[in-house]
Amino acid sequence: MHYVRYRQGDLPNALLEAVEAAVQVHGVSALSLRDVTRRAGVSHGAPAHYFRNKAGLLTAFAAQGYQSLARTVADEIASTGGDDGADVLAAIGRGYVRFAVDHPAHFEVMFRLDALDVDDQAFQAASDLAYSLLTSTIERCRAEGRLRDLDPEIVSVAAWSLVHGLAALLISGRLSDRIREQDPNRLAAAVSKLFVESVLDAPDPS
Amino acid sequence: MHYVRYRQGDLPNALLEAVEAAVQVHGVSALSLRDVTRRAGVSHGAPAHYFRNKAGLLTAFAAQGYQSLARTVADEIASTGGDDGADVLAAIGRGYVRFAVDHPAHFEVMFRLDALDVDDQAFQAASDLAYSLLTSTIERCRAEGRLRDLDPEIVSVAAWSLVHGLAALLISGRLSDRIREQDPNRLAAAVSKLFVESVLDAPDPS
DNA sequence: TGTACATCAGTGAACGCGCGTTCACTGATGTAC
DNA sequence: TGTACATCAGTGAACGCGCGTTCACTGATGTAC
Repeated sequence: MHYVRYRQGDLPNALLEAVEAAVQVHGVSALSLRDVTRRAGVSHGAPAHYFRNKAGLLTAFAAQGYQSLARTVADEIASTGGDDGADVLAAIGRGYVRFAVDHPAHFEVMFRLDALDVDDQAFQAASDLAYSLLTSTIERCRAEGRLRDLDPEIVSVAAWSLVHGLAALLISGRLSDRIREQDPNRLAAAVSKLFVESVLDAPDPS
Repeated sequence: MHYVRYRQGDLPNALLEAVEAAVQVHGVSALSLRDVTRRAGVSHGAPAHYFRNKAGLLTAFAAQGYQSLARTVADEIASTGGDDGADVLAAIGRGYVRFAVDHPAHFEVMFRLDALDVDDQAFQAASDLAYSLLTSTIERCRAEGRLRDLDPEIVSVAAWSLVHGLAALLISGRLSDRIREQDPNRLAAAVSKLFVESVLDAPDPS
């Protein structure tokens, strides 16, 4: 057999890219290790060197997704310039949705827990890191007394639910046509703003 | 071979129940037609009589889920007694989450679009019916002038995103331990209330 | 009531297939001296 | 510079398996007369 695509270098990354392509074409349900290796242009035994098995490959893909999510959110926060808790919270929402829309394959696999090695350390570390951004920001808002008289735990769950649900619905294509015509990032910004404004008080002018 | 469980009667329903059991044990990713028939106690060729193939069986299962969702939401609305738009909206949120928590297997399959016959008429009808409850209620709130100066489309998407995200996160078990200890229905009620109160004005006293 | 026939639900054998995993191997690259 | 050896990445054949689908069939149930 004559392998074309992969010549040398970073096979792990080539395989992860092939996973993304395969998921985008056939969906996660139909993903097979052999299809991935065909796309990467290597023999189907090759992944075993780096990822123990199929679950290992998918878990690495999901962990990569969490790292990318954290980066996207951090970028979005950085681009707000300011340091206001409400702005940061809204930026997190926008970043979360932007990531999901830009990397739907990653986003889907990240939540297919029944196909992953959920005990994998790198996976857990990556997902914990990504979520700590959200919870620590809400905690900060609470500490600054901006949280009205709301239970911060409820606010935190609601915030995560909101952006996670929006991301999942956008990806699944189940929203109405009129919604789907809009720029998803604008939609995410509007929804995030709506949430933040209804949950936070204006900053203490001290 | 000696089949124990299914003796006579409603095989389609027996198969759908077996799908639920199989998903709860092994997850959707590992679902096989043969496992389902083993659980139902029939030969593995039997499903073909009623559901053309594996996708057909899963699609019927998902459609059943949408019908059940609509019923749960309707029950929750009925139990509020009143007819206030805000109460109805909050009831929809609670019903959505209650359904997902009570029927996690259905909820998961309902959104595995890559494993379903999305063109199936019964499936589309069932899902359209379920969602029309939400959109029509928000439209009603808008018509009654309760929607502040918000874009009703945004509110609608945000409402759906919120409850969908909460349901998905509850099922996935990725929420913090402290959250998971709580009664999910109380959590859903709190989150729904938070949303409705921040989005709707008090009713016009006319 | 009895007989003949049609319909239908479900069986189970057979099929071909692609899968994930294992493993002895090859050949290239790096290291020691 | 040259030789011997170790390490490593990736190959490809082989394995056994469970899968989804098809289909001729059986035997029970219902219907017509």
